[in-house]
Amino acid sequence: MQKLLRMTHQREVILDEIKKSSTHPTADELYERIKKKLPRISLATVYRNLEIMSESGLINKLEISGRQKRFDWDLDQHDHIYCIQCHRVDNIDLADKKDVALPADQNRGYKVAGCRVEFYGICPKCSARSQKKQKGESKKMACKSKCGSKELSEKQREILEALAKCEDACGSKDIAAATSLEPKQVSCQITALKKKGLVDSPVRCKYAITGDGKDALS
Amino acid sequence: MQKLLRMTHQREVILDEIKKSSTHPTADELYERIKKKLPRISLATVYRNLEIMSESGLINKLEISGRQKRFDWDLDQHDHIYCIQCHRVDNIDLADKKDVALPADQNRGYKVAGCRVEFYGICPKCSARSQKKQKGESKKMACKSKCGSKELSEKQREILEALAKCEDACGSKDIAAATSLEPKQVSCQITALKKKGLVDSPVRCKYAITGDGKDALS
DNA sequence: CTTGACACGGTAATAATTATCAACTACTTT
DNA sequence: AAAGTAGTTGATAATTATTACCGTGTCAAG
Ligand SMILES: [Mn+2]
Ligand SMILES: [Mn+2]
Ligand SMILES: [Zn+2]
Ligand SMILES: [Zn+2]
Repeated sequence: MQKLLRMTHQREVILDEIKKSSTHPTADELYERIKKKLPRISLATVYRNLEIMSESGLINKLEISGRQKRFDWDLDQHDHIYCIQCHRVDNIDLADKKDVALPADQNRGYKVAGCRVEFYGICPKCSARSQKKQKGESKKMACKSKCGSKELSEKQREILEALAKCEDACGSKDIAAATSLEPKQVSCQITALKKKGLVDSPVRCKYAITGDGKDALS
Repeated sequence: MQKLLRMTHQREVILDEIKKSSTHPTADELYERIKKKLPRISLATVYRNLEIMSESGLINKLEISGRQKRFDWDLDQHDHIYCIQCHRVDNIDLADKKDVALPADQNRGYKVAGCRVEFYGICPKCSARSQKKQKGESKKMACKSKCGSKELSEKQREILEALAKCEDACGSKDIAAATSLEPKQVSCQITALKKKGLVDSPVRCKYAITGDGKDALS
């Protein structure tokens, strides 16, 4: 019953890779790096062993609010700050952490096992980046990876190509005629394209392709 | 461009349902409750509107460490404690929260946007429950819903049925003979069944079906 | 009455993780 | 040494939570 765990070659390499990283890597980041040393390793093995090693106290598993788990070789008690834009995670040493301890009369009957303090904000690199690119205001960037990207559906590409051929702004009816799509479908897709910044509306109800839109076609 | 949001019937019902709940519900919990009033509503609509309403400040979105998002009608600043067993979330009022503020020289260049304090432990109900059921020690219960359940694969069921017919404990070779499975496969599956508590090993290398195992077959 | 912005329901797709399983490896016990 | 067995692996399927897509519907303004 004593569940002894073997230190296999895979585990050694995984542990090694964590120990040499300062960035609190995710499972798939580790997998990408480890593949260079063990090309035949499976992603499942990486996940499996990260779980086992964190359970047995060899490494630390970080569960940052609502996103990918990250792993930390540093077993000493410390807290973290993460970037809400690029999701990078850095260490924070909180001197007066003990003040955060929960008064016994406040615990609502819970047996308190621990406390996590998490700061969030914008990391230096992302601050620098957003200085340059001030224009794309992007009210809603809460979506994942590809969502905000310039990937086009079939219909969107068709519409965009039609717009690219126009001299100047034209209405959705013109586009519908040029593309053999229904007017309703066109307006639906135009909305999506505007959100992506690939078309804009210089005059009400008239649309034109933007620079970004032309780039997206190539 | 002013992005006015309509108060549709769906939104009213969703908002209403959040306001009357004290448990920080998840999107799908809300969906289940709302379906009783609006049977035709789509889960996507619930997700969509929870996102929109939290963005526009009507409700609060909680991102508790590495799991489902929860929603809170209480817009005042407060923190939370969650149960690591049943994932329930309760409010915590932290008087000296200001002490947690990050000293400017510690921020590693981040523009700090906020701080979350999260307690975790075992809620009163789960404590009470684990008093009664002391035996199932379950070292590894980190897996989700069905994982620890009694669901059987084809082969596992076959093995279990063979074991049920035996008077007393028998070795994996006997089982292999009785089931037309390879001995190796048998030992592989026995391990899984032991983990689920459906078989046990009264003597080394001999296996027998447990009470739970018999239940699982019916 | 059109038009277009916003919204909806249904469903497909995605991302991260976990489960399943046959094959393999390395200890233990005979 | 042979056999038996616990632990491990790689490949792949499955699951969970969430988001994207799309055709259609609604409503308010011109
Ligand atoms: Mn750290
Ligand atoms: Mn709350
Ligand atoms: Zn960043
Ligand atoms: Zn609980």
